[in-house]
Amino acid sequence: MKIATWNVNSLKVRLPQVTEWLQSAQPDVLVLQEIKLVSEAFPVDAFAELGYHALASGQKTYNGVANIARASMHDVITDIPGLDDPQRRVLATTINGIRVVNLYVPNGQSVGSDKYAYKLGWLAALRDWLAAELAQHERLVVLGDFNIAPEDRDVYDPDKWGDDVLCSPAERAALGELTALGLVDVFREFDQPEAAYSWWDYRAAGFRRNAGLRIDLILASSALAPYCNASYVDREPRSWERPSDHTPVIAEFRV
DNA sequence: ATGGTGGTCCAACCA
Repeated sequence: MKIATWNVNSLKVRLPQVTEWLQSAQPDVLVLQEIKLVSEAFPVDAFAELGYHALASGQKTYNGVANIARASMHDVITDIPGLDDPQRRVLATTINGIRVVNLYVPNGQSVGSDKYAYKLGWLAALRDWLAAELAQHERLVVLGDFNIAPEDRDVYDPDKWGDDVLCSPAERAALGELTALGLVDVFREFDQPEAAYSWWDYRAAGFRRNAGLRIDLILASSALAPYCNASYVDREPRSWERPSDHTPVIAEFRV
């Protein structure tokens, strides 16, 4: 199973790029974030033409997630239990016996802001829910835009970023609580190029300078992680005309 | 030290 995550920053704008990438990369599963569409407006037909099933949990203007898969999907969850949240940031589906949890973690704006508090509360509720999901699904992958750079080596200039949002100790501790459940950041299970990132700010020519962060992650349960063959970033779509500010991250499992 | 860009949708918010 080849599985990928991509924050597309508007599927209306990026649909041609997503279909182009699907045809060249041929993943079995692709999960999208920031589709910025209501669920009813999701272009199911465009994916059906390419042989993919699609499910979306969207809203107007902001957020929104979708799962696209060769196989059919079932046991759909769109909300973290116990968290009353109108923002569409979660889509869990079971695909060929693998539990796939697609996340668009809140950005958090700045340390100490209301949005930062929302992010930390969201991550605490996520942790409890994932513990329950792991108890039910031995083979589970949780992937998406985490809006957290796990370590300084995931940041182009850690001294400049310091403890700012996306890198703050509390956010990294919240991510640590997820890995403490047995979830493995599979990207770090393999040799990687120096300065491998998944997001580059549109501003200040971030991509040209490789001034990026690795904030798009693929975590696999301890039962599934040993079956991971490879994990890597595909920088190419970030170099295309009118790109998303994120690029796809991929993991391949021999299951 | 500040502001830069881009998406949504046309003023202001979000990232």
